[in-house]
Amino acid sequence: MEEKVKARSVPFSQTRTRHASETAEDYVEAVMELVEELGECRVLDLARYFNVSHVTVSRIVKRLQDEQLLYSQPYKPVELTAKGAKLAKRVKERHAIVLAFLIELGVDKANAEIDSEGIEHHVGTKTLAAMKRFLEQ
Amino acid sequence: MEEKVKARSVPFSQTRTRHASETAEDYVEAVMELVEELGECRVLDLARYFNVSHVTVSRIVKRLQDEQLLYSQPYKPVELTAKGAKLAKRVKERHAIVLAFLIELGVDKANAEIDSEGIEHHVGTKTLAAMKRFLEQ
DNA sequence: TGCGAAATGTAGCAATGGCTACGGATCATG
DNA sequence: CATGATCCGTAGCCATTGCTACATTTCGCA
Repeated sequence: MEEKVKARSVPFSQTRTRHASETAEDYVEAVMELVEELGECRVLDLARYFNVSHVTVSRIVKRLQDEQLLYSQPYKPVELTAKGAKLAKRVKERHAIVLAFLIELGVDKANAEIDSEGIEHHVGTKTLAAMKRFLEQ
Repeated sequence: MEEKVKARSVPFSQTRTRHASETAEDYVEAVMELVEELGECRVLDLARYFNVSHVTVSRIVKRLQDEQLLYSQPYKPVELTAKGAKLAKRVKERHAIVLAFLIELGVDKANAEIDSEGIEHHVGTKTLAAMKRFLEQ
């Protein structure tokens, strides 16, 4: 036998790396939403939003600041950089489409909201396009 | 104001915990597939499958053994426990439905395979039922 | 103005999932 | 049956995401 086990199609892009990207997407999306809702976004707002401690938020904000997605100064609100805002916009649009898609598919709103949070990160360009087509028809 | 920030609907079931469960699902599913394909499932088969080192696999197998999903002895193949097999069967069925659903939706096979790997973990009972209905009609 | 409450930051721990390096076990094959 | 290749385990490192406990900064209100 040549190859005993076929590696997955194009698989598992290093779980840890992938999770870090999902966190980034969740955070920029949350910051954009919270700014819209509250006028500004504090560390504690994010902590309540994600149901985690402010310590966890603060560390992640620091990391995303290194990645130039967020900007903040000590004891100041968290803001999106241009790069962060661009990502957030894309993520929010994708999220909205996935949510609308699930509802159109017949999932009740509550469950559609829960599942769309998890699903959105894994919806590629092609799948997103297919969902859009479904919504338009 | 009473509550400044509404926590998410039923949100974010602690990211770390959630990720650990996804890993468990991925591993029991992989073990079942590899046993079907190869007759047995070795640590290195899993390592190739997930594109990670055997060390990572070995540690995760140990954890899943503690959770009574897998069983193995040193230098022996990895096997599913009854509990693990039950979970694997559920996961495989769900995966198959999600994959078929995406293809039916018009996503090409390659992309459907990639996205279904990520999406499957976030498809709840209601969403799964909706996908089944879509496939049947 | 100044004090206490609320918001943030920092220190340090645990669990999970990556890795390399190294050593021990198993197994084919000469 | 011995030995080299392959498989697997262990040690020990790092990053990410949780936490509690404690320190510090801000800010509103008396």
